[in-house]
Amino acid sequence: MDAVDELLSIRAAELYYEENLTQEEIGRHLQITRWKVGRLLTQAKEEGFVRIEILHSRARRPQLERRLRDERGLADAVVVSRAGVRSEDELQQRVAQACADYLAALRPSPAVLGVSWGRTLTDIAHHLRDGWSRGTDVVQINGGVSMSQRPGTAAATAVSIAQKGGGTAALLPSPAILEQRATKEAIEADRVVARVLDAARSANAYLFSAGAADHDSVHVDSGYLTTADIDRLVEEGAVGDVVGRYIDADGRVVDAGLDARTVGLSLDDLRRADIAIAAITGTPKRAIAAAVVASGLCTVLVTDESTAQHLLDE
Amino acid sequence: MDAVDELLSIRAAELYYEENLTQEEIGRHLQITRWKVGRLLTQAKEEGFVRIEILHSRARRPQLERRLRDERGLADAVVVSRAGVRSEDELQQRVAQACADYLAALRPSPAVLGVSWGRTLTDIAHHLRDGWSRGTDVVQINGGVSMSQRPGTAAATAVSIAQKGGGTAALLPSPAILEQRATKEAIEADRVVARVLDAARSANAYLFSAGAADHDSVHVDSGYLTTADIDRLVEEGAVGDVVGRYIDADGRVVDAGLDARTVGLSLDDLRRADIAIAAITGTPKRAIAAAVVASGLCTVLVTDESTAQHLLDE
DNA sequence: GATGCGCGTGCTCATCTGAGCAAAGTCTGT
DNA sequence: ACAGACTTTGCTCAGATGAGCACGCGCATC
Repeated sequence: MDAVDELLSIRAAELYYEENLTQEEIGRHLQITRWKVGRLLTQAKEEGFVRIEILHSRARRPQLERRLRDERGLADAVVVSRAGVRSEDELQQRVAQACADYLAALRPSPAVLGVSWGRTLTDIAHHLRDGWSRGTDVVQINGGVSMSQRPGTAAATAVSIAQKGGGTAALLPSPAILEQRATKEAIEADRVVARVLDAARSANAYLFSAGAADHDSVHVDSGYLTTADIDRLVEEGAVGDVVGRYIDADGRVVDAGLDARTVGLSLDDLRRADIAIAAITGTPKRAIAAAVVASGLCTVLVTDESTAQHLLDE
Repeated sequence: MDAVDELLSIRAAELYYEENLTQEEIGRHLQITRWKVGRLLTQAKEEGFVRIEILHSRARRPQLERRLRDERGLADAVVVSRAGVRSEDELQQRVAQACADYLAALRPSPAVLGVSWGRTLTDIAHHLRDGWSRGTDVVQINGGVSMSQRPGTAAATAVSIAQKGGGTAALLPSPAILEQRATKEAIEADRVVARVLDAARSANAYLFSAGAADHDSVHVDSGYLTTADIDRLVEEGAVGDVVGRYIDADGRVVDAGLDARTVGLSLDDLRRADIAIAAITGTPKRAIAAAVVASGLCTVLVTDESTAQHLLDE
């Protein structure tokens, strides 16, 4: 496109999109035929001079969603738009809202839903509307008698999702990670725990997030791991955790010993699921998001457009 | 619009603008008729959910231009878009470019063009292309034997505009402001100076910028005024200067004594002009821009969209 | 319970728009 | 200078779209 046409295409785009003239009117205005106007508008779009954004907290990016499905083998993807987002927190809320919307729109609604816990899950529970399902029982899928500053959030999350969905909540009364493998095996052998785990394994769908392998991890906050533990895991290739299990970029468990002390569903349990919804957003979680998607840990990914773009660039 | 329609309108807008589906395809997708889709899209636009921006250094805002013409009585207005602008300097360059474009597109090209000098004028001269006119003589309209760090820029600006326009430049060999009124009158009586001023008064068009009344003023830089002078002028209501003459918000000369020591066309000379093009941009110049427009000092304003918006908000 | 009003819906029709095509124009190398 | 390749232009035509209209439903009022 030469310089004259470039300028003309800008003028045409202004008159078309801002002044709402028809192509014929623009042609009269710029002394060109309406066909030329049409071509100039096409060029302006192709050259990227025209940017169209949907400004709304529920706006999504269907293009990226389709590419994630097609190029990354996901059954479904939800990518929320960044347009107009002012803070990282606002983006997290958008992702949580989108995930809640997705869950509420699932048909059929899962009779049993397995959930993890954490900041993201709490947000999702918060954004679910009352009556989002007519009877969905919720089961925790990983240990979470929390030792963090805000005790009970893990339980509150599961209970809230269940209550709003007209179902019951089955909590996993166990720490996330135990100090001895034997203790972990003993706990899993406990009748109550074993029953919850069985229920978790038979859930119709799973909903979980993932954590980055850094010092801000909820496992450090909760006292299950030290920052030194994290450093060691990172050294061994860990990029983050899913349901408390640290994996590398290929989705493999990094530390088998640690994994054996972690209570809850195994990663392969998740991989066998028909519906496994992962909600992951934020720059620090890019690596773990990539690992989750690449290793088939989820069938559905809910994320933001930056993260999605990053996954597709790899 | 209820909540359901709001969400639907967002989905429809995504499919329409991002996925390029027809309204009928969208209807099939969302289980609604194509007429409903059309209405949802109209609503999405009305509610401001759809933002269309033209991203180009030469993009303008015809809406604001029209409003400036209609509501502020300008003969013409050029408002450059801020979309995609990263720095204040980039915006100034855009305005200068737009002003150069406007000048080059003037028909008939002015046989004699009166110009002021300063940062903005230098930029405009730089952006003019060789051969922008077939024979436009340039005359300086205010004093400008510069005492600033970069001597000769005032002259260089006029000469450059003339050379590129295939004409000659007539420089005003005088300081901008003199210390004694008598000296100013003596200089204006000088045969050379008087001839240039006569030529300036008979110019077919004028091109000038304006300065804010603050310590960064080019008059302070050049040594014609002290910061104390500026403070006093501001106290007396000055909002900025045009061709060296400080005016208040109503366009009245603030200090008659100072004005009488200032060499060049009077403000009323400018107000009588058929074509007076003012290029004014930047937050500090909002007040002077408003004064220039309100008091009829220019017939054509070239500015940026923030400044234009501000003028219209008053 | 009947009546009237307002709103949303689906339709007709005129207009707008993009794809495809042939003719005209432009550039290049010999 | 000219043939051939390529690009640009104006057109036909079918599909997409928006304005206007009539219908029917829900709601308030009498």
